[in-house]
Amino acid sequence: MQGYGWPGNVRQVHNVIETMLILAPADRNKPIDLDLLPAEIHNVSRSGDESELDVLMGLPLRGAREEFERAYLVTQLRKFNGNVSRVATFIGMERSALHRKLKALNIASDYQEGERMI
Amino acid sequence: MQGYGWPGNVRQVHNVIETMLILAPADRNKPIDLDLLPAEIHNVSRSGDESELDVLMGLPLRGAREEFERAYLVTQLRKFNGNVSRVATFIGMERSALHRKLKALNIASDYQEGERMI
DNA sequence: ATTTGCAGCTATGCAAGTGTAT
DNA sequence: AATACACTTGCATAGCTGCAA
Repeated sequence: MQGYGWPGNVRQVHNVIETMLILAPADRNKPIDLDLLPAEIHNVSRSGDESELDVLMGLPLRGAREEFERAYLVTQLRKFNGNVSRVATFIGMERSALHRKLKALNIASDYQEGERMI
Repeated sequence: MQGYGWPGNVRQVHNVIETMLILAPADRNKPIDLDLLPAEIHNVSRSGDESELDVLMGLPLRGAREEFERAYLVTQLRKFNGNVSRVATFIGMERSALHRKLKALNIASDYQEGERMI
């Protein structure tokens, strides 16, 4: 379990452990079967180069969604040289709503060409 | 403009055209400057192999989000051999809510190993 | 596994601002 | 002055999700 990243979601840890406690043998001296762990957490053998999408697949839904939106919006901002209005038009969203979202995701609105992504 | 996919979002088309109409020269005989088009739509030169993420970047927010979630959930279902409960646990979501979501996204819950994604 | 009703939270559109720069 | 854009905020409503059954 230490090999897994547990990407910032307490609830996930809680759920997994709870499940294991329920499925674990009553005898507290017996070891807990590794198969009780979800496959993803179990198989953390390949620690090499994952594609960006693959990384997101390892996150809980909320986090994955958020990271995707962040990447998406940063990309759009770059594409339109930081012009929020044009981004809003292109992605089909209200300008004000977009501002709110950028703030919530902590994305600097003046994302220009040279910036790094994620 | 015909070179662009206009991925299923009427609002986007509407907004872009509206913007062009506003920015276009008053003289209806003059051609409309291509630069009035958002960069993404303008530059559809590279019609080669885009990564999956890149494709999503060309969609309006709603569609991109939806496609991402679809890919995400299908991946999770494959990982857990179609076991909805385990997926729910891993992604930190209520089982019932996940069922609703799968239905809404039209994802068969019995996604197994061999299935194709997107 | 799968649905459904319901209550609460979140996201978003719309409207109406303020501020800055050209 | 006028325009364009950035940014904010209040409000109503639509959508999502947890919980219970």
